[in-house]
Amino acid sequence: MSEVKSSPPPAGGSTRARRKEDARARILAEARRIVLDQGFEALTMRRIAEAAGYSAAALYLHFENREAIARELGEAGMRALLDALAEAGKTVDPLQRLKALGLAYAAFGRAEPETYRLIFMEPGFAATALGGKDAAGAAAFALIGGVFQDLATAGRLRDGLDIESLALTFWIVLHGMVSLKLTCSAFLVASEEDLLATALDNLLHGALRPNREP
Amino acid sequence: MSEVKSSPPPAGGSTRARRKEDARARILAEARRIVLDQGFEALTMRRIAEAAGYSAAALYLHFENREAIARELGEAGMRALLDALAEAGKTVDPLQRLKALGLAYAAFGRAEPETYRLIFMEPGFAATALGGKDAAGAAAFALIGGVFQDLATAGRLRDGLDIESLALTFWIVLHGMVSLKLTCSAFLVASEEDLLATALDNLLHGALRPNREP
DNA sequence: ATGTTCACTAAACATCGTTCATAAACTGAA
DNA sequence: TTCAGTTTATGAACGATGTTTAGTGAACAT
Repeated sequence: MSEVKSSPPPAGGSTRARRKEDARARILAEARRIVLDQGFEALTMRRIAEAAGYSAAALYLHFENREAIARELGEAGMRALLDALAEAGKTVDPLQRLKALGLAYAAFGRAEPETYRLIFMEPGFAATALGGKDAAGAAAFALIGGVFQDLATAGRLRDGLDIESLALTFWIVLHGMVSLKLTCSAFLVASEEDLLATALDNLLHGALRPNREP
Repeated sequence: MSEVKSSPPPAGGSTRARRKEDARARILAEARRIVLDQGFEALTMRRIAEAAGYSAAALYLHFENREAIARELGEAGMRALLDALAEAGKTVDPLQRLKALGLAYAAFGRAEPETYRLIFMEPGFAATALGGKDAAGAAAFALIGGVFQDLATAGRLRDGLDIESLALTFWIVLHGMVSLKLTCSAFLVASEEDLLATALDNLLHGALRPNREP
């Protein structure tokens, strides 16, 4: 197989750790495919192992837990969400950027519902993914905050509004929309585009008729 | 096949169906206590059975599935949520009623997080609970819609706003707030009161400074 | 009294996550 | 090459899960 490997490669990828990393990656890839194809509840150690060409026990040489695999999947999904949001975040005009961010968020939830559920709806994941050392969650949230910061700098916001609270409210709307779409799709018939348009319209311009007298 | 077969004592508690109903109720009560005390994932057939004084197999004489037990629990929770909202819905002033509804919704999520998760965050439950014959979900949603209907009748809404979309947006905000509080409590440090106040303020009055020119 | 239905249990099955003893394969030096 | 030590992988097993099945009394209707 590799008899010429007698010379120890000092700076190159040593086969020992190299193949270990490959195995990890293959396991994760197969796990992701299972979640995407058959849903999160189908993510079984034995299924992952069979798909990756291992026995179930072998997975524990590469991951501590089934939960560790799921967590890694969730973190990768979080990075994917951040990428999608970052792409939309390039829009120059703040209001259009806000809409683009919302659409990208909704699109991610629609494209990878099981990943979204894993990140934000499974108990114990979002807490660590957002609060831990992983900065993807914070970076994604900062993208939203940036919009309102820009609006504030441009003087387009009402007085006395807290930027972080605004960003939080917007995120709440996005998450509420996507997660309800996942669990109550039968009840939530409207498209994400329409829902987002209505929510943004109300959030920005208010639902009440402007009142002359206090 | 069984109409003339037996004329059970209509007014006396016929032991036959009476005790069956008691068993059902006892099973459900114990199941609810387990969910409340130890969380939804601790809801195990053997645990329920032991708590109710049965063997695990006996539960299948009263319920089709573990899922059937959970579904019944979720439907009862939905009725409890409806009751809480109905109480808040007595507020006369529409705007104060909106706030009261939001606070009641948030309070329910805080008081019974596992029930809320069961109803709205577990796959496959909300869809049937809201869309099925169970009218609790629709009634709860109608309470929200009524607020905006009243606001519209009073002429306090901006022109061109769809009432159902408004109600949906408000529900989305409530659900986003409660569910994020459940999964990302470490990240969502603000209290529900503050979150709701901010969201309502923005939703009603808009975040943008009123613009004189189109 | 008798035959039928009902409520229930013990045991078993398949599957789950996880652990353990063990064996094969690779690694680095003598 | 040879040989110890480490790494990598496996099969069997353990406890727990949801669910099914065969069997056992007790209650019921006639």
